[in-house]
Order: sequence, then C-alpha cells, then structure tokens
Amino acid sequence: MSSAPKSTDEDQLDLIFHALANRTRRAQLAMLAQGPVTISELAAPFDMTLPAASKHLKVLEKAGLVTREIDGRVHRCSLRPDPLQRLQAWTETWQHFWSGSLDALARFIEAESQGDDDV
Amino acid sequence: MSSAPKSTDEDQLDLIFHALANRTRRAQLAMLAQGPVTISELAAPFDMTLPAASKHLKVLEKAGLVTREIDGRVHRCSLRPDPLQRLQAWTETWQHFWSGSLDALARFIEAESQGDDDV
DNA sequence: GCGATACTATACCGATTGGTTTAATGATTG
DNA sequence: CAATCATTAAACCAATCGGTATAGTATCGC
Repeated sequence: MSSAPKSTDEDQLDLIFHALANRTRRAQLAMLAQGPVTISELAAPFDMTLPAASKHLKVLEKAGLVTREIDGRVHRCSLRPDPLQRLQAWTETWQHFWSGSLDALARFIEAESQGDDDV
Repeated sequence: MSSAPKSTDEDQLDLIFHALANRTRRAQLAMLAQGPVTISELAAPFDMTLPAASKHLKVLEKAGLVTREIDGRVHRCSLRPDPLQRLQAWTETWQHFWSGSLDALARFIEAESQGDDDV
C-alpha cells in the first residue's frame, strides 16, 4: 500500500527539532516574532555572512516555521505557528504523563506504537 | 565576572533539541518511558550495533533526559523529566503568545532580550 | 582462573552542518 | 542603459553526525 514518499509525523518532528537545535535559528525566530523581516534585517544582528543567515532561514522554512513572501527584490519572512503547535502537542503529551503517572505514559506509548507503520 | 564556562539556558536548549532531533533517540525515550532498561535492551529493537545505540543514549544523557545507574556490569537507564519540563516551558511560551496576540509575544521577546547576557 | 557477558573506547567512514568566498540573478534607481 | 541593492547559487572547508568494526575493561558464573 502507498508507494508515495509518505512524509510521516516523525519526519516532521525531525525537521522541527533540528531547526530549533540551533541558537541562531531560535534567535531568528525571536526576531520574526516581532513582525515580518527581510533576509538582510534577519542577518544583520548575527556575526555571520548573509548567505549563512539565509541558509538558516531555509532550515526554518523547511520545518514550516517560517514563510517567505517575495516582494520585488526583498524577501519578507513571517512566522508560521503550525509546527510549534505540533511540537507543543508532542511535548505536552510527555509532560502530561510525566507529571502524572509514568504507568499511564507507558500504556499510551504502547498503544501508540501499535498503530505505527514503522517497526 | 565568572570565568566559569557558564552553561547557559541556550546551551541546554541546544542539547535538548539536538537530542530530540533524531527518531532513534525519540524511540529510545519511548522505551524508557515504560520503565528502566539496560543498554542491551535499549539497543535490541533498533537495527544498529550496540555501540551506536550506546552513543545515542549518551546524547540523551548529555541533554539530561536520561540517567544511568551502573549495577554490576549492566547499566540501567531511566528517564529524567527535568529537560522536558524546560522544553515545555519554552514551547508553551511561544504557543501561548501565538494563539494569543503576536504583539504580546513581541513585547515578551524584547523584555527577555534586555536581561540576556549574550548580545 | 577462564570464558562469556555487558558494556565503553577508539578509529574509521561517508553524509550532513555551519560557515566562508565568489559568482550569478533580478529588481530598483539614477 | 548602467550601477547598485537584495538575495540565491555554487563551490569549498572544517567539524560534527550516525554508523561501522574492532579492541579494551570490568563483572559474572563455572
């Protein structure tokens, strides 16, 4: 069944966690939280070249955390909350069970893995 | 002041996000959620050698997500909720402001960056 | 003491990361 | 049209990642 690439939830988590695993990119997110910014503006405060900052943005983009709107020769970038919501859902599940009973978490994980396609 | 290495919050976030940015490690966490397991048990379900699985565990350990208790020649590993709590705090801040007003998030980020030591 | 067992250490490998420099593309402006 | 500006593309580099194989270090059981 399904010969399509099938971008799983796990794939998406990989991208999101990877994107957030770098403080430059987290700082870029913080900048973006203050409103849309151009690539140049986004690159300015960081001690690196424009291409480097641009590459970081592409990682955020690939994780779905940022969208870009091309306006003439400037690219104006904005936050996209969706992946953070997915991340929060992931974290909250763990956090929820953790602060509750580890037993319940165990049952949940087990049930979840029954429905998984992987393994 | 402070000539110590000064492990910042950002350092810790780097470690946590990096540790979680790999599905094998996330799966290991899921196993650990079902109770303490040895390295061998932890390695078994994954299609990789013991040293590989052991390395993954060390990454989780470095992020503070796992502790190991050496019991004779077996190393029994357990979950440690603390970093997940830190992660949830991080995510929730963003999520909270996001689902509310972006303006409020902007003010928060700005205020936060005033108190930062970095930049 | 002598294997077997449970792990770690080390060395190595190819792929990816995070950065650079230089060049190219395309929109704006004089 | 020519110069400049915003950005990407491409080639390169050192360092890290995820994996291997092999060798070492304790510990356990006979």
